[in-house]
Amino acid sequence: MRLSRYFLPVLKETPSEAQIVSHRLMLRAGMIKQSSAGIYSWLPLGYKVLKNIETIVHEEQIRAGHIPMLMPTLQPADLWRESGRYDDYGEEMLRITDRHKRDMLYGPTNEEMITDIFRAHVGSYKDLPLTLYHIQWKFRDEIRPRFGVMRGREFLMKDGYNFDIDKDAALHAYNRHLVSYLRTYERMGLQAIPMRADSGPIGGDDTHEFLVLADTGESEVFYDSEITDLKFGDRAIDYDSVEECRAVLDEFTSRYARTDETHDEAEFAKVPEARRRTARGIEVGQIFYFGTKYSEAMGAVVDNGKGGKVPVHMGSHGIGVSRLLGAIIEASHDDKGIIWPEGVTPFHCGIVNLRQGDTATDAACAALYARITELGLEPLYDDREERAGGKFATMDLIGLPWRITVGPRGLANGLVELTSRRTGDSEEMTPEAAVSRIAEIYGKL
RNA sequence: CGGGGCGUAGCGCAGUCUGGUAGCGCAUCUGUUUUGGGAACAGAGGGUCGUAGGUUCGAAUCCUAUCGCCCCGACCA
Repeated sequence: MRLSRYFLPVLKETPSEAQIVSHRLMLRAGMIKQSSAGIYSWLPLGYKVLKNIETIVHEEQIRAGHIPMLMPTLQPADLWRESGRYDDYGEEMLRITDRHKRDMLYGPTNEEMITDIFRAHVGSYKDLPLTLYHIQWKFRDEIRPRFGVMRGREFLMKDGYNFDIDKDAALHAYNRHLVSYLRTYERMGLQAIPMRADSGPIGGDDTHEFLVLADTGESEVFYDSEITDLKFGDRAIDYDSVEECRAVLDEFTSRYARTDETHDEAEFAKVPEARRRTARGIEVGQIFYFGTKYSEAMGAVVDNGKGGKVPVHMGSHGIGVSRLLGAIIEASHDDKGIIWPEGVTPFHCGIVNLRQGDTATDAACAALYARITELGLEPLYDDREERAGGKFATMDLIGLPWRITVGPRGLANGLVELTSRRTGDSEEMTPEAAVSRIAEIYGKL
């Protein structure tokens, strides 16, 4: 993309409504624009990152054997009356009446709706196990939205639901989700620690929250420092293997790691003192096993193959897709702006033309642009009539992980400069070498 | 919902106390000179002062109502 043709309304000054760094940077980098409290438009740059995150979530869900679909944002109130949650959910649920005076609501989650779909079409144990998920906008009418997309009222969320014949099978689904979530967050350049959590209004017996450590996190967390050394990495895993999934779960949850809701001082005291950590975390996902809570209330039963009918065992699992943008920025920025991990960056690299209009410089930039595009990567080429300082400041602000700087001075020796946004290290090299390095970084060799 | 604050140009703000026909910086547009970390000069455009009533010869300014936004708290992915 040529910056001169793009829509990137960056702000030099910080809008006064933004308090925390991710919100400020998202506004300044022209990623979002507030529409009303806790509701945002996603401008092109923000939309691109949002889609990248969404894509990673989809890929990892599908890899784990989960099936994508899409349910509506508006739901009939009757479904929620059936489960008993219409009253339980309270003021957070946005209630709407249609022209026929039917009670509707803007879904804050989808347990009821998916259970309704399930019971309409699935009747036999032979159809199990089954895990369906979707990525859809949700609405929770927070009393006080804040922190930009980290706690908006409207938010994009992946929510998935597993249906299994018994508790053991459902717990395997639970474990499988935990593994897939570890992979998902790591691909985004995040370390998200699974912590024992509280089930809240979803209800249920077993639940873990995934937290990204950041000073601005809303939850206080307590953990054994050994846990931050764990990496899921590149390991191959058979998602159908109960043992393999279980082993990963054990590995990642055996050390002490809890939010303040479930924190237990006596247990925490058993962790060697030097490894005890108290910090703050941003919740970016949660998994639940809740058994037959919804299936019993709503009659989601299957033939068990022995002449009887049993309610299915269920769990649900969420990833806060839009919230992740804020979490990633909180975890990855400096005083100049955002630093995108390669996995989610809106553009793979920037090309900065220091002398727009200079024949040789323009040609070198155009050639770089073409080569990188041919690799299947997307560069952002700053071809504006702008001074060097302004171009650098924009690139630093929007946080592209790599920048190729092209100017007459270096070009006289046949060289361009490749700069890492994260370390600030620069290296002079030929344009060909720069293209190779970019290709290598993104696994395109 | 309790407490506090703020709505004036795209963004950041002054002006409000003490009423007199709206201003500064950045951004935008034009021109000239510049050009490796947010350039300089000259000029230009842009605001029914959140909205609606009221007081007054006259309201951004005073009064009333209302809408919106932000912060602290309770609540929450």
